[in-house]
Amino acid sequence: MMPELPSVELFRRHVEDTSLHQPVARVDVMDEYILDETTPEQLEDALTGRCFNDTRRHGKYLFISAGGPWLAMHFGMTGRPVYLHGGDETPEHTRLLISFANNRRLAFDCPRRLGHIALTTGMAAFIQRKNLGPDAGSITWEQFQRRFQPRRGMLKPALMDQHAVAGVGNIIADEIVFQTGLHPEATIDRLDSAMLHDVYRTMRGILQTAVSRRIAREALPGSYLAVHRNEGEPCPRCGTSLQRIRVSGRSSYVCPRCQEKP
DNA sequence: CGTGGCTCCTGGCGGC
DNA sequence: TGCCGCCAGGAGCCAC
Repeated sequence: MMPELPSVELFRRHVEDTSLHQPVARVDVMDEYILDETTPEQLEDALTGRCFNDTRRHGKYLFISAGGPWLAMHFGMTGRPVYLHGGDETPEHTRLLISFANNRRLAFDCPRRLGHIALTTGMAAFIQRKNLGPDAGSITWEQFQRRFQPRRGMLKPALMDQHAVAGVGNIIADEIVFQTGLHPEATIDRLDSAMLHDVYRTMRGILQTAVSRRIAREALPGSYLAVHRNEGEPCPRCGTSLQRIRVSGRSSYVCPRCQEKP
């Protein structure tokens, strides 16, 4: 349910725990559409015979090292990596299938085809080319302040701007503004430094909680807005009916009482 | 620079 | 049952 950076971190751990140190026997691209600036031939040449040996995450991107070349995976709204044992059936919407010499496979399952996979020689260069901001899970207050202080637009779209900070999506952005007691349409230039720091601190706390809860397979705290993301459901803080509004083209759930419209 | 609107894509759901 | 519009955890592009 809680997606975005926490899901990708979970995906990373899944790949890290299952897919390293096994020679790649073959690479099947079922759907070229999801390839980003690469071809099935290039992927096959780069990976066949090699072993994955490291995984990293930056924002919503998962990087998998093949000891030289790196895969960069983005999961769109519905993608996920799935490690399969011998008899396991490949997921219905597998777009890329990497088969290992030990008869196991790593599938890139992506029903809506909004995810993509790139091949790169290095993470840093890739991040720079995509102009991604610092990872939301490790950005420092100084970095955050430097990037957000000068902005003039609305808070929520800024939090979701991957060029500003990488990893926050629609649900977490809603959660951040809710827990900070701000409206998603609050403008950044009207926040004082203490309030901006509160946004930063809240963001870090939510990401940490979401990652640790998902790994422990526990639910998010009931005090979280994300748990009550339905129009008309009571606000977990004050009981007022939640509203669904549209902010910069995306659905936002807000408590009209706790989050005063600017 | 910021924003609104459009695009890409597929699947699920509710309404008629 | 079928069809239709709307919705969904993402993001790029373009016009203003």
